[in-house]
Amino acid sequence: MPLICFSISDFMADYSKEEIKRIEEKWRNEWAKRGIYKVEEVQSKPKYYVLDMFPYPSGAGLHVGHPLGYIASDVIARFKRLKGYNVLHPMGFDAFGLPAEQYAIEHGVHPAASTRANIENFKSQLGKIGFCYDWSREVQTCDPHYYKWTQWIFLQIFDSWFNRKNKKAERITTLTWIFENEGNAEHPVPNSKFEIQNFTAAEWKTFTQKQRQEILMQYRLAYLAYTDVNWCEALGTVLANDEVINGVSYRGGFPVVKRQMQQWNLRITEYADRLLKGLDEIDFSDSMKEIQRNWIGKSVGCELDFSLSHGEAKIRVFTTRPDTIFGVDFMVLAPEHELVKQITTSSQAGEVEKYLNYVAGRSEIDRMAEVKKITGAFTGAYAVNPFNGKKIPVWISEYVLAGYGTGAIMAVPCGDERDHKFAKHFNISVTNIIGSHYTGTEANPTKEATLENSGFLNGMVMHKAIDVAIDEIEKKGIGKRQVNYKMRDAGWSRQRYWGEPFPVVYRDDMPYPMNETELPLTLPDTDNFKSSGNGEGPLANLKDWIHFSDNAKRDSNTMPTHAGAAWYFLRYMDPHNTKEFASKEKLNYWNQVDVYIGGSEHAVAHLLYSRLWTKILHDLGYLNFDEPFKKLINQGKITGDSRFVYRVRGTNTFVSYGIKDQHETDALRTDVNIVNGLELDTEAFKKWKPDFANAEFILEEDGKYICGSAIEKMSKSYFNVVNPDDIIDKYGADTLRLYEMFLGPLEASKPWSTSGIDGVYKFLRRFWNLYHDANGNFIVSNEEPTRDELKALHRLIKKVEYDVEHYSFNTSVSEFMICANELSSLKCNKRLILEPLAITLAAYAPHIADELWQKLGHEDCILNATFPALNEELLKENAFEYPISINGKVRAKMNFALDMPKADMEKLVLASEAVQKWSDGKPPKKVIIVPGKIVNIVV
RNA sequence: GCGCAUGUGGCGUAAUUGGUAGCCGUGCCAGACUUAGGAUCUGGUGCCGAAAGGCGUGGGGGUUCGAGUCCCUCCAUGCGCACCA
Repeated sequence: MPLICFSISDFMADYSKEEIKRIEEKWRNEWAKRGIYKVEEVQSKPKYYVLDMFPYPSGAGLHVGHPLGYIASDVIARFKRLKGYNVLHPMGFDAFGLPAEQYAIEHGVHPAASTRANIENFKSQLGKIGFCYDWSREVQTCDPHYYKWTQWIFLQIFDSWFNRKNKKAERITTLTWIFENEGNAEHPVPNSKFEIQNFTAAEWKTFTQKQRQEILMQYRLAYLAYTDVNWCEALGTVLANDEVINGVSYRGGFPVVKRQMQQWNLRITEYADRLLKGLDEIDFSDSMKEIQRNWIGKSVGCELDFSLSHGEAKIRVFTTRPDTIFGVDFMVLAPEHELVKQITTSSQAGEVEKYLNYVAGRSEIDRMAEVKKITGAFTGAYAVNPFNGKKIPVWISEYVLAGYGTGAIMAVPCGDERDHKFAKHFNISVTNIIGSHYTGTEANPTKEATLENSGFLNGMVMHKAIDVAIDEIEKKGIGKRQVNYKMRDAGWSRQRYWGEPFPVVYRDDMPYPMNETELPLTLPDTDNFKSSGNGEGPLANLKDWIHFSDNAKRDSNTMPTHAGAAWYFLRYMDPHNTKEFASKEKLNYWNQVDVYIGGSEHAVAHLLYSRLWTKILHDLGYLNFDEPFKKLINQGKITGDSRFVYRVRGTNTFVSYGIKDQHETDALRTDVNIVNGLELDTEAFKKWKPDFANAEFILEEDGKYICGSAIEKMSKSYFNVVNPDDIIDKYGADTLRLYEMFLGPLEASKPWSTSGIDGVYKFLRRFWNLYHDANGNFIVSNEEPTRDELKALHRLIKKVEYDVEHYSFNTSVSEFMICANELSSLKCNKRLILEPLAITLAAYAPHIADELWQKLGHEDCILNATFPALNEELLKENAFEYPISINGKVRAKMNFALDMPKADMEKLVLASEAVQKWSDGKPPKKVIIVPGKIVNIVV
């Protein structure tokens, strides 16, 4: 008996922790040294563009949830390269943004410095996972070399207008030409509230420079306007609609109020229809498309004017249901509607005043919270139904929104639930135009009813009457067909420091673009990041910078973080170009992103803005495609799996989960990293926090301390964050990569649990052992493989190809395991199997694959090999074991040649013992034989 | 409330065209080896039942020789929108 025992790994090149570390570091260095991830445009090769949503480099670093999508895209990129594609797979950083600025205010660290440090940290973490990014193409949105072009694109948008005739962006010069020659008759002002609505060519020529600029501003795709914005006092900034959730800020949850401010806006509403139509030709998930459609919120109907019984004023409403015109029992204006004061009768003035005060005193949050509450006031005025002359009372109510449609509605209580509730609440009588479809107690929004009490529409089915009604309305000249969108123009100014400055100068209060040669307008340095207090951002404090000349000033706002992200996928194609944002040649070559992987939280903002910028650049002739992302995959969130300990109240004693009910306890979260499965490492717990140094434990009968658990979001404050660095340290990057893919379908959300990772690690060791003997010697033979061995290999090849094309990575991992299990039990160590086998694994576990590839005698990296060709012949079977089912239940199995005639099979099956037994000797009613699948006998 | 997605063993999941439900992994059980070990190997493991057999993919119904898969309906969970006329 030896006195000292060695583990087997001490003697040989086992796939041990030390060996893994050695192999993985070696190959990461080797890849960098050889520069194998650098790609160039090669016209003769087919391209493939695999993109990750670039991260915001937060101070917290990566947790195991972040790499999920990156690993999937890395597998795709490597696989496509092995298949002969020229693959663009870049990475960069969305480096402007609010958190760095908040951090600067709180800790006095310049955003540039903290951002730089965070990026370093991210890159080091990403580097350990073995991604095949071409880092020479890295972009950082806060880099002046990058944001020069963000500013440049902004100026192109500023210099554009949307021609509704051909539904395309065009240069402002085409618009001025039109104005000079024909006035604006053919191209009405998009903003119907602007004081000048119509002008002739002659009038245009009489306008002053400033007037002309003001008019052009109404058309520009990037324009300045006083708009109702979401002002967040606590953050000292304006927020976009998508940054406001239920009346509070998305970040921080601070109250948000409406406020008028002069802001840059993008006229995204002009593109609403194209953004909607574009969804039909791109491959996004249904829910993603649905979210975008919802956000755009297209509704088709008509605008229609109602005269009042007294006075000249007309109330214009928008309705999608003009077919219900004879069911209008009252009208409702938004409280903010401009006609309210004008039409209110003196007898109702008090009541209306009271209601307006009530509305004014309500915050956005109140309104959101009490959606169901019915409130309103009668103005005393009556409108007249243009078709039957009926007098209809005009009310005001919060439930009509000033910002949508015309801010006024015709209320049809028998067909609209809200109108019905309002009518009942205020005792307004309800006209029934849909007969038995209306019960009197509840509105019925059907479009299928046959109309009654409806004049010229009587007897028509409602959905058919819609067009007839609009035609009649247009014929009478009281309204027209109209499309409305929920989506508003995008606010593009932020009262913030850490963003792109607007590349414009103001003269006489009008903005003028800077010359291209003056770009970038760099962000001035400062150490004061607090807002200047008057609704302007920190840049307003820098008086010399703002008032850089006597008669010109700069904009104190910066662009939102969406700006840099709206086009970064284009810059990757030509990241060092100093003359253009990217050369036409390269843009044409790399073209659309073939696969884009990222989180679903960017559904509306980022994805809509990048689609918009792509469409504008396309219209202006810079791109030959107008959708940026051909396919989008949203990886699921990885949630945390928290662990709880139970402290007996008022003591420092902790009781195990199974017996905690015998005590009065408080549940405390503990660090998941000191818990193995559910068992707490009590010594580590004592060291974890000083408070627990003297903790005592009441253990289970088996002497273990068992924790409680809960699935919740992965967050530092829950102590449930798992850092990929720790997993790599313990198991290696290949195991991490495989395990994250093995967890389940990419798009599904799933909790992170480390149990199960051993299975993946064991697989890799078994895989390694196919190439090595029990002593760790490399023992690949040159023998001819058997048919079974070839079959195992080719089944894997087929599966991996299918799975990557279908983004089903978990199933590939399981197939790798099946194949390795099979080859192990066949004791296969043959080069003709193991060489292609290494290539199939290379996309998933690149380090081990390259090591084995080298041991197989190759000088070049495995990524430059060719993915093995599938030989379907090897997978063909000549016989099949048929399940024999009787009345749908499998009762026996019988082996038949696949080419056996059905009649012969039927004879043999019917004669079989099992069939005799189960059919009770009765003759079969029907025999179904599906070759290669099943035999079913009906008795 | 409306829209979209999802529901399969103790757990993560698989089933590509409607054709043997539960592959792969984990966990658990038993065994081997052993320095009693968070190692390795072997076997078992959907549920009920001693077995024969029966039941089984959120519930109910339908189409079909045959349904996890298609249709209807209900329920649960997640996400999105939320007075949008």
